[in-house]
Amino acid sequence: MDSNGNNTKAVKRKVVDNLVEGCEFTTQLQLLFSHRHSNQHIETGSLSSDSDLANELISKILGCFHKTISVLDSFDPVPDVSFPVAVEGSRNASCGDDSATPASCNGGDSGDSRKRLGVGKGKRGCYIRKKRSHTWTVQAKRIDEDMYAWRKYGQKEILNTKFPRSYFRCTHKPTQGCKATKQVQKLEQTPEMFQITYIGHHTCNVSDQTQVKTEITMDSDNTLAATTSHQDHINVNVQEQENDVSSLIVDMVKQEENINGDQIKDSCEGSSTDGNLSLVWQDEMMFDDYQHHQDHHYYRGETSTTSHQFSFIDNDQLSLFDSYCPYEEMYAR
DNA sequence: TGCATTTGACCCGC
DNA sequence: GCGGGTCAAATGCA
Repeated sequence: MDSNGNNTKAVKRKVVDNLVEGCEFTTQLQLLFSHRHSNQHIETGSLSSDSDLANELISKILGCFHKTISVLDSFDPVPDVSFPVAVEGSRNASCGDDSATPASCNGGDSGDSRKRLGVGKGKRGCYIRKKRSHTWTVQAKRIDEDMYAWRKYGQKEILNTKFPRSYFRCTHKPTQGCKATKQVQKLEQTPEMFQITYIGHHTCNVSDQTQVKTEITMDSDNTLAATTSHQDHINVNVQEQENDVSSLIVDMVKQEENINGDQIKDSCEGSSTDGNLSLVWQDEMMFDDYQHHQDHHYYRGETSTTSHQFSFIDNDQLSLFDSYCPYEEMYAR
């Protein structure tokens, strides 16, 4: 590729990085704001119009971020070779869920692993583990602080830790291909606190999230149990959280590993070079978004537009924009 | 009966 | 080879 092309890519990458960073900061702001919002709701019994307006503005800002990122991605959706997984840009190229899976793993996972076809008993665990995409960690007294619906898919004893780690994925993975997962583990020093590691972004339409919410509790044996509850219960949760919300420590995101290659280093340097603890998105974002397009496209069954990028970009934009307006719905009722 | 959770098995990355 | 992450059959629950 010529130098102009490389420059363009580098510039685009930095733009996307900055947008993603801004997006995430706004999301964090929305999260924090929503907690105060809910507290206010409880204390006053009503919502101020200022709060509604501010929340709406946050949602609009997020929508702008996502739309811009999507448009940028649409011009060059094929990721760089530095990305660790298959880059065919087609779900057909992989059969894993979050990850590409070798051709030997047949079945073309459409989301719910239980529905996977052609994977025999001996094929359990047939997947290529994706290197961690953008992750961030929070510590909280409750693990259902976020508004998303999660489904537990595993639990594991971790070496040198007192409490097991629980694995959750988005409830909408089977239907919308949402790749978001989170890991929850009790802190040894402060067992009343949880360390929650979020991995990946939600690509599902969060309007559904307002209808269903996963309430997660700790069993007597220190294992995490999750039950699905509905809107009526959310207010109860909010009340329960009244004293806990302030405990939400947005640890501000320790991006861990995953600095693969110079390009990613470059983007990281571009997005957070100062000493402040801040978000450091990994460069897989662009690839993930591209996969998201594919996922949306695939799961929506819109086979007639397979070769038209803008078709699913439109879908994604719509989805992303909608997905970041959960709180008005949740609390304005 | 359908959906969510549990839990042992399996596989990958380090 | 080990530890961690995911799968998927078994099980539980509404």
